[in-house]
Amino acid sequence: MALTRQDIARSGLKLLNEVGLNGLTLRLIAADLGVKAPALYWHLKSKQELLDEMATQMYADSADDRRPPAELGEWDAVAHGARALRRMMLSYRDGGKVFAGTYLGDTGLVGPSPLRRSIEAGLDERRAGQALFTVYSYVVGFTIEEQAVYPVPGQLDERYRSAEAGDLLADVDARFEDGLEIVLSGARQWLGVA
Amino acid sequence: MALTRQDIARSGLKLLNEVGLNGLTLRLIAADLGVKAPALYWHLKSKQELLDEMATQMYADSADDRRPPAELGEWDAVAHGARALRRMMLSYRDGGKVFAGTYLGDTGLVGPSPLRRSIEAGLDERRAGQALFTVYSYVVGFTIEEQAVYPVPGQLDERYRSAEAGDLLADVDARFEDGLEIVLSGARQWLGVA
DNA sequence: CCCAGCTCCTTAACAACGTTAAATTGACCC
DNA sequence: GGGTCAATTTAACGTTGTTAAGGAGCTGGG
Repeated sequence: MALTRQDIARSGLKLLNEVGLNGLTLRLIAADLGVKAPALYWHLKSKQELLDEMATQMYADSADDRRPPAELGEWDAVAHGARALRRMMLSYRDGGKVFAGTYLGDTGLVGPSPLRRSIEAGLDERRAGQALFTVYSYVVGFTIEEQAVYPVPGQLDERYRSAEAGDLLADVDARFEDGLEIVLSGARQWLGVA
Repeated sequence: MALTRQDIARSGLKLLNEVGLNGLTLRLIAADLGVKAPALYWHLKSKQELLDEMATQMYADSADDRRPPAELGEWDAVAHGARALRRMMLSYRDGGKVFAGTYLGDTGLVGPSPLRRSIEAGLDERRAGQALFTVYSYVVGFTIEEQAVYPVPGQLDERYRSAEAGDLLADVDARFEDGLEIVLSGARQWLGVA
């Protein structure tokens, strides 16, 4: 069977966890797929296009995890999407750097806006989109920073080993949750909803 | 005169605007400094160390711009620091990607915490730090996303040329300000200050 | 005075990388 | 059974980060 762009992207994502973004080469991916490097150029026109494809793929693969349970309220659904987005990036080494800068539309936090019902009930759609993009920006920024310090999940980068840092960086999850709460409460207030 | 790490970093930052992160090579920097590439290895032990040095340098260079005018209130000072941080990254091509992931301490938004006085007056310092880090994360995330769409200031990446995108991306400054207001109001509320 | 030692840089070279051009395979169709 | 087209290989190119070895130029001690 012939190769597809998805096959290539998925192999790239798999290898990302083993060798990191700097170690990820076209030859390595090709070898993993049982093919020589130039073959990839039949499907992609540059390495940048591969990285874009990888970002798209990881986003698509996380769709299930991002979909909010039906019983959740709208704002809980936004929080759910934010957590899932972070989980997605954290599940790949350098996942933040690969994903960041792949613009997916400003309501891209989840597919259809989780604020859909409030929008139908009169909430300004443009404003809602900007609020969601703010949440999105926070999650991306936080996670990139997090991954700079914890390149591989559960393993602290040597350069940040200090008494002070060890203290400040304790319990990243709780820190993420605090920030998320801050952004969400600001967003609700800014949109004038309860 | 002998080269210093700062000279190298500054040359790197200058060339960043001309050739972008992908085009930035050690040989190019060396040539700009009137030296051969291996000479850089006397001062730096890898290209990664150069990138770290560049991030540190750009942060140091923006210190003046980041320092809030004395007459500003504390929260205005935080907003001032956030805007200055975005300006700093925007002033270099791929500035966000270069800077992101260079952890500078979680109160690194400005040197001494702009909330210092409230902290002395009893505000929980750890909580204040987390609120500031949330602002910081938002700014970094927003700006990286912004630079993916506008690689060079005032010039829209071709891939995002569409009626829809053109509409949504109009007036990035205003969008940044909206997000900033959201995060700041959330932070004030979360800290329980007026 | 000169030589030892240090700092800073050059020359030369290496393996690996992204990428291109051209030749090659294999499958399907007339 | 030859022709067409998709998918891949072989071969090669220039460039990259990086290392090893050596050389110039200063400094201070005997």
